[in-house]
Amino acid sequence: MATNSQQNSQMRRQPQQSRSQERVDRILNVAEQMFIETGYQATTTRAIASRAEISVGSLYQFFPDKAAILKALAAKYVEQERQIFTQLHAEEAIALPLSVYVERVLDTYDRFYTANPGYRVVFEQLFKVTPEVPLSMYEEMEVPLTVELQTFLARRKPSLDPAQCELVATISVEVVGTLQWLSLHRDEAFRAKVVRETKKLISGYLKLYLDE
Amino acid sequence: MATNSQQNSQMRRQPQQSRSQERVDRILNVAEQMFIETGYQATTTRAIASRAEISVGSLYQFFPDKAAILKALAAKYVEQERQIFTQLHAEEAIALPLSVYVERVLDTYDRFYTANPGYRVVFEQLFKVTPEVPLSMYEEMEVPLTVELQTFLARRKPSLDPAQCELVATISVEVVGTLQWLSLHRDEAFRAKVVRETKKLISGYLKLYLDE
Amino acid sequence: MATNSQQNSQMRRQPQQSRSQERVDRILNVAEQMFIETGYQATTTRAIASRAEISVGSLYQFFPDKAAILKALAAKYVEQERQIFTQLHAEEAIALPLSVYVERVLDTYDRFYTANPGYRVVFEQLFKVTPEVPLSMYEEMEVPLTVELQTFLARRKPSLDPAQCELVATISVEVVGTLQWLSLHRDEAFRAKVVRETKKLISGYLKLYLDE
Amino acid sequence: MATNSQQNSQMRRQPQQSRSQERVDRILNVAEQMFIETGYQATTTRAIASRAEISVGSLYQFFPDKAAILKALAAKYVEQERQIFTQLHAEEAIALPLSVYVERVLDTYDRFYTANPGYRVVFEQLFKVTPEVPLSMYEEMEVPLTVELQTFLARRKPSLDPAQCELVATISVEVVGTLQWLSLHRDEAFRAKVVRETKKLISGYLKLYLDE
DNA sequence: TATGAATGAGACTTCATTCAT
DNA sequence: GATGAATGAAGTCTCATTCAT
Repeated sequence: MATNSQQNSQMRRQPQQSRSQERVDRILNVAEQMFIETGYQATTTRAIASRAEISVGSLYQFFPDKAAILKALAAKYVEQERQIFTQLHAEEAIALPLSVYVERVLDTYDRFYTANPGYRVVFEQLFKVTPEVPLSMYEEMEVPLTVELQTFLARRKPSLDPAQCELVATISVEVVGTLQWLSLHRDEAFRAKVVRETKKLISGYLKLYLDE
Repeated sequence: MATNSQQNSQMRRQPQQSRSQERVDRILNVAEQMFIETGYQATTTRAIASRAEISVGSLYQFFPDKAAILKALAAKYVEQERQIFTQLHAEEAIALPLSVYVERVLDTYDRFYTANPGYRVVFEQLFKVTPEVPLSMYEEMEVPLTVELQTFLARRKPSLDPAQCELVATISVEVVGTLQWLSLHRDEAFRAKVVRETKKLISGYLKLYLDE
Repeated sequence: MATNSQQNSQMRRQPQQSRSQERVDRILNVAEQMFIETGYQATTTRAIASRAEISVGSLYQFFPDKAAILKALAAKYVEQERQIFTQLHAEEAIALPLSVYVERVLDTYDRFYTANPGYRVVFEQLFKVTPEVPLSMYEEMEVPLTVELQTFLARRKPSLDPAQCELVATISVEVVGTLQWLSLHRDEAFRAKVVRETKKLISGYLKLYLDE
Repeated sequence: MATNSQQNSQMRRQPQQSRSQERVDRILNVAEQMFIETGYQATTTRAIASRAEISVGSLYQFFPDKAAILKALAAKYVEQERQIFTQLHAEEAIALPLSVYVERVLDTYDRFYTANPGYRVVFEQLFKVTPEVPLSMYEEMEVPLTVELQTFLARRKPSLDPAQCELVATISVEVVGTLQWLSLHRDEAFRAKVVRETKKLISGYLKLYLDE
């Protein structure tokens, strides 16, 4: 669950030794967990440090401030998303039966979300905490799945209004995200069931636009 | 938008005079708005009081602490939900065509959400702020729409596994809630489009369980 | 030693009741004292509050941050200086014998400095703490005495190079300030002696430019 | 600008190798510069180390704590002062015309100050940082020039009250120091002008006690 | 009853200093 | 000996809450 390729400009010091890398990972994991459990604001830097079994000072050696942890997590997610979703953009997707396509997309998404459970909280906060630069980041985040779907729809049914494609894609992505989130704190069995339902839900929805 | 029937035990003093009632309403409305805009934590009691044009002291005369405002809002939502959804439980619903039923439910829901835009933020926070008592409240909240749907499904197709009914209802409610939230900050036109899509989405989903 | 006419924009809230005014004065007096004793940086806001027998919170109710106390003191000095030095600008000064003039100026200055012992430390720090706006304030501060002297010299001996007048005035003011500072922590007797010497020193110096 | 004869007890380890000596010198020079620029408190040990191109650890190998750097600088100044001012104590000084004597003293002082620009900041801080031991050091510092002057006065005019001699000497030294400091951040031309004025100022002052 | 000044616990962050490598 | 990551006490400031007026 740790990230090796932190080319992360949010960080004060690039950890080069494995011990530091491990610390950074521990901070990020702990923070992710606590942000999910308690929310960003309610999670104190002290608490993060202590749960990561380091001192506050050490935390601040890697991250200039609390928000930087958020940004680092976001960056990690962007990176992960890129990696995980890359495979989906194969040309042949357009030829797949809808249900297979949806199956594939949602399994990918499930994998991504399982590996990055903080995704939602982090981006929700990022939005509030930084009105500044990371627009690019939001775009990067929103893009992958939404665009993937949008493109898929447009190709499968070129007659569809692009605006409509966008709406459908947006809604689908939002729904998928929520349902993943819904099952975040629940057991594996429930999660599996939700994923199955999500597939049905989305398949059914997209069929409305593609099959007739 | 104000509530008359505050039988709310969260409040320090039952406002009996209209001036107090009006103040409480103003506090709740202001708080709801600010919680949506800035989030619960970032909204200070001082800011609420000042925007409600009263003093902090007065605010604390009605609410023992900040969380009580949250709880009062939640209670207001529960109450509103009960009122708004009551009409749905008419017996004849079972006889309606699915699409008409969904249409009716979602319009109701839309009305509810429009009138209580803070619903989501409030319950999200309530969950964090009070691990204590309000389980009952969550249940009360979840109940109306979820149970409505669950009951509807069970009646329309008695052969369905009750657990499955619950899952489908839960997912539907979650999805509807999210999509309402998605359109909260957008313009009327977008909101209408989202509602329309939501109807299609849910109709399609429920059909999977009812039509065959 | 307290100031009544705080029209001070550094302050968060204009104290209107006498109790508040008294608090502000106490803060300023305590801070002035501690800045002199320990320096600005080493003086903590907590320490100021505690010595002023109020809570930190109260301190921050009047001053947005630590630097604001510095600025408020500076503003107080500017105001005091203006008041105290006004009388010096009488036209007839030019006609006075040099020694009488110097006597008068230095007595005034002594009075000012005795009433505002923090003058030096405060402006020294202000310079570092705020590269921002208060240039006007510096000018206001430096002006009174320096300009007074400069004008005096130019009038008494119009043949003097203005640049030279400025230099002489600057040096004189600097010297006077330092010697006041030198005697700040010493007893009354020493202070009186220093003042007497300062008069001789400055008289002698100015005579070099005026008597021939 | 480096000191060779550090017999300085403030230092943890007597650097015997030239490399260490060079490091210590670099630290002191860098620290002096930064203390002047930013002040003692605002200058971090880390910053000193990094600007001296060594590690913090190394810095702490030579100096037990931050204050020790201050003390070492002070010691360096004492040493320098002793060296530079030694020549002034030649017997014949008493026979010189006052103006020549002042000229000589102030040129010496100018040289000293130019070589040790941190003198003022350092001793100002030393005063605050260590209420403990270094009284001796203050005395040592004050001694050279003050005593020189005091002795000179007493010899030239034995009838003068010794206390008065001391006062005059103290004031003169203070004034000279301040004016040097005043010109520290200014250009060469200004500095020269200030030195010239200082000579006039001091000559005039001393004449009051010697010429009649 | 209404007000808002006062309180102080606690949040974020820095930096002198140590110590394992 | 040299390095710089790690530590944590301490500083500044905020904000929920109380209470005198």
